[in-house]
Amino acid sequence: MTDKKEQILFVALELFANEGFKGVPTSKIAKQAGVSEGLIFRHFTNKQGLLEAILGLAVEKTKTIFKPIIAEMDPKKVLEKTILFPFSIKKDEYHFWKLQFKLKWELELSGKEKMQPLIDKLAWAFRELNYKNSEQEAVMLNHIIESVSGGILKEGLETQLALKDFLLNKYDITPKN
Amino acid sequence: MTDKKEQILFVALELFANEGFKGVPTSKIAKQAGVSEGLIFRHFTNKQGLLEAILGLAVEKTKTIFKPIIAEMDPKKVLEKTILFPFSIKKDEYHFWKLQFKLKWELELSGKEKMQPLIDKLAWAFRELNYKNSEQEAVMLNHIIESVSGGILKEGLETQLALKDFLLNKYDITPKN
DNA sequence: TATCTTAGTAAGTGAGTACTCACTATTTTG
DNA sequence: CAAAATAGTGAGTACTCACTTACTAAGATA
Repeated sequence: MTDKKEQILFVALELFANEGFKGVPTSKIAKQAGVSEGLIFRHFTNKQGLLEAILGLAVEKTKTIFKPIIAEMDPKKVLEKTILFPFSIKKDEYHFWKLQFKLKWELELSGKEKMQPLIDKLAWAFRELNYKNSEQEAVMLNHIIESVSGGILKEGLETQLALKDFLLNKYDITPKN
Repeated sequence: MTDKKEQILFVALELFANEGFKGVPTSKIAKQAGVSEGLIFRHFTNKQGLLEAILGLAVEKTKTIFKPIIAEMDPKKVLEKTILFPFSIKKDEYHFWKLQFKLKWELELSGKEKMQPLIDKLAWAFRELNYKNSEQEAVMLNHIIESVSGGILKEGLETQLALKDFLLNKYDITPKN
């Protein structure tokens, strides 16, 4: 992976995340990446190819981000980490997540498969904790996390912060246990 | 409001909802509405103006749709109607809601204000029912409803149907009470 | 070192796009 | 009914955009 190719991916991720796929011309990506426009097409064939290259990296990235939750063996900790997740999105993951949400609506990509391992783990945790309907509990918590994440990405962390302690409390999680 | 003007609004709503604002050329709207392209600009000045005309109608439409919930005076019924809402989106409201969700991400419109009356009503209902933190309960349920609605609009009613009874049960609502 | 492949550029190109303009048809109104 | 306003058309126009092409520069390899 050459420097310029990497720079194209980096800039395209940021621009797509902020202005959408259709909203960003390849000329703008090229200019901001300090690269000739033609180079984008040499490396990625077409604009769609550039997006797919970014999305290809995204699959691995999602796995990495969720690994600490999936690997967790204490069911309460699974819930805690899941609830805390939206409130701890790092600066460098920010564009990444925003792009996922944007594309879900712009190009109607489900992105469901990417969340399935998390839902399965949550279902396991609820089962361990003797919740009645562990499967639906997992789906519901996932809905909450998704909507809260969306709120944070669109309107900022502050707007959702009040929910953090409420949710931890709701799921009976005592911080520092 | 002339027939052709109405037809433009009708077609534009459908196309914007399915393909996004930037994804639909005015030429396509005109053709599908059986109208000359120039007429769009006579009536709405520019493409953005067409969108704003649609969004203007949307404010009223949202009020109408939520009126039965806002007017409800039995707190349990408020919860029931809110939970049932995503599962009872009508065919003719379908494009309308899809556009709201799409634009939230494509043009970063918050659409938050439109939901505030519902959240306030939910907070009232939870207070009446002696929930500890009625305000946050309302915000959380709103998150669930929003994410479930999104799921239905993107992936179909069936994919979310299992949650319906689960949620009714969760909030202690016995159907036909 | 000569050759082959890959990285990179600058200047197109043609299709599409939002919008305009000059004009005609249809209503509205004094 | 005359005139003024409004509805509607269809052929432009200026510009943007994804993509191409013809070319040079730089590494890798035999």
